[in-house]
Amino acid sequence: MPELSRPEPDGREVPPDDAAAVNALRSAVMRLSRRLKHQRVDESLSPTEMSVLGTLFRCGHATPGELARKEHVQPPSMTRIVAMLEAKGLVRLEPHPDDRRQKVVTQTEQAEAMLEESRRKRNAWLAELASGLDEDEWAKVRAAAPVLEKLAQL
Amino acid sequence: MPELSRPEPDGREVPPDDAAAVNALRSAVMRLSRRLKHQRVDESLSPTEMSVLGTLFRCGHATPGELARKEHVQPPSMTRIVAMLEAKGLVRLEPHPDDRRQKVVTQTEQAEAMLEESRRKRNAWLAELASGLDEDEWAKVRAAAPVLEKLAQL
DNA sequence: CGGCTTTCCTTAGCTAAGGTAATGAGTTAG
DNA sequence: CTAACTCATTACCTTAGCTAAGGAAAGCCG
Repeated sequence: MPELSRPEPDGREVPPDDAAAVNALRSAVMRLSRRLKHQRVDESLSPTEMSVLGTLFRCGHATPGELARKEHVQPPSMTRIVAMLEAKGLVRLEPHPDDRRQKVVTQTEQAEAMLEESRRKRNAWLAELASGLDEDEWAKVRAAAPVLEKLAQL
Repeated sequence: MPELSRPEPDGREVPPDDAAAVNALRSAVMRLSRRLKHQRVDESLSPTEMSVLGTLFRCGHATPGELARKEHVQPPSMTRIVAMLEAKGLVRLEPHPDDRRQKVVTQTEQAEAMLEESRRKRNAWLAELASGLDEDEWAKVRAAAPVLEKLAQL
């Protein structure tokens, strides 16, 4: 814990400020995730499936194993998720060019359209939720969002 | 994200920057929640049970219905959660003074001790995770944590 | 080349943590 | 005083993850 514990080279406790932040963060993440579950754009698409599509959108393509690692899910779970997405026509599975054990997952045009639609609905939801925040609070969230994303995949 | 830059019905404008923030936030929350699930401090306590204890810590006491609303969980689920916590001696159930349908849930001293212990362990875990963040990034997370908590209960 | 070991995806079976529908007791309104 | 509503609960079901075990391809080493 190099950076975080920088002020405590002697193994001192984490500052109380950070402890409060951890508590708040953990609690907020758990509750928000529960609400996001219900706020699914397509009733037939789970949050993790959405997240996979998002990852695919950023990376272009990936193997099931890579996706499992990125989503912090075990390979068998990713197999099922990818199978679901394929059945719904949101994703295409092709053989890996170099390694016949692996497969390559790519999103379809349909998936892209769906992502766009989803983005719209999410923003509507968020806008309503965020109406309870003042400009300053929202600025803090905006600043932290990319960092949280980084944190999630560390 | 064309929809985003258009003025909202009430005249407020959502900058395109927010679209990226929403995406990052949603994705990060889902992934973090998954990891938090596995990183439970006490093996015998689910994340939601932890969250309920946290709420109880802040509010002092509450009825099962109130807790269900705060945690965004259905009443039957909260019944089960509270029963678990009671079985583990972390919570006490008493009859409501005015309304004999309701019950009042309060945390025991044992719960308080456990929260303290849990806080310590969580900090260790977080510190390790946060070793990938620089001081500036961590400051952003710390600033946003309370806001996220507010957001989660709006 | 021929045989281990490892890696990747998959199948099968399990569990945990939530949800819905229906019940029963207590309260409030008409 | 009955009718309607609310709170907690019970019973049952669904979902989304897991582990364990497998089969096929690739890599290694004699």
